[in-house]
Amino acid sequence: MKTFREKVLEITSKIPKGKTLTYKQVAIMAGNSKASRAVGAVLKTNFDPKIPCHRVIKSDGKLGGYNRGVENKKNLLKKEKAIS
DNA sequence: CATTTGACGCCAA
DNA sequence: TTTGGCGCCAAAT
Repeated sequence: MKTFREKVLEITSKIPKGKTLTYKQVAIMAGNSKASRAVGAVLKTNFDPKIPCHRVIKSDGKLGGYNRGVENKKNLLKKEKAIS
């Protein structure tokens, strides 16, 4: 049984290019639909560039935040997903 | 070890 | 529809 944060990191790293998941979806895949906050906490503490945390957004369709700069995250999503 | 904070989400008013 | 409050988990202090 991996820890919650390891699952979140793996799930996030499994996100295909041009695709995005919400914190809630990641939380559900991690096993806790209510751990949406924990997902953000894990991604926030994780600085591994192999983890495309920028592909994890809020359920509202908003970006949320990004440890390397929300501007970068927004730019990446606009390039990959062409949002907004 | 206990408490607070935070990249959130859902429900009620 | 918008605002306020509650709940959950992990990391930081």
